[in-house]
Amino acid sequence: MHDDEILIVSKLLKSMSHPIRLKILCLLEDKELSVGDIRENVKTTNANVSQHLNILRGQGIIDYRKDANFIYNRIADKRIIKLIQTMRNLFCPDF
Amino acid sequence: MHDDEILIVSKLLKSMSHPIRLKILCLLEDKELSVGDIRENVKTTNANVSQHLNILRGQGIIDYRKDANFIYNRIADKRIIKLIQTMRNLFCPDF
DNA sequence: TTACCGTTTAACTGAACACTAAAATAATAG
DNA sequence: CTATTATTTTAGTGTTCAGTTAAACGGTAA
Repeated sequence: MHDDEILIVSKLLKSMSHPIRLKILCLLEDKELSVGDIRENVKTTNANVSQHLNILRGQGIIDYRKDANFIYNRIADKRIIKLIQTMRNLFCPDF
Repeated sequence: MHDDEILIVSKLLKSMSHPIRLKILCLLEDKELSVGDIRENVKTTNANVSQHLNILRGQGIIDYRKDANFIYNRIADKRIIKLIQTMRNLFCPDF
């Protein structure tokens, strides 16, 4: 990796390295979820989920669509899905 | 991933998510290097390299051996090498 | 022993991050 | 319109992190 690639990837890893954000990404691996849906799985407040989603959006990792007054989030970058699958294969023996 | 695995993996990603530490891991992918060797590749001080190495050691990511008054560092966990290779394949087009 | 080299540790400062609570915005339903 | 629900934003606080400096440690060699 060149230095500019190192920088890009390290920023990506940083945004994935918070347990709530990593869990959000795992939840979104195969479906789309609203902020409230996520809050049910991740014990915290709606505002906190929203803030974490914002960080992931800023990295271009997740995307969203509006429907009524719900916002459905999904993973925008297929490479993130591959990366998560690799991590699960490497570090989660029972899979 | 279960919550405990989420926690383990997020800590791992966190320790890899600093540009200096990610570069150190790339440098150590196929060889062992001393603190001074690393300092030459990563523009900072010896003390700073030592501190970053300590964080990586704390995660069990790297190991070292002593030889005279040099300390040679190497990646201790093969899974880290696989993870780095995956990241390079996914995010560094020219490889 | 002393001098030197490589590495580590400790203390400090400023910056970045994370969480909470409250206020604000957006869309819907009655 | 008002009331309600979903989400976002703001402001505030405490925590964690990163880099610098200087001192300390460990091993080697004269």
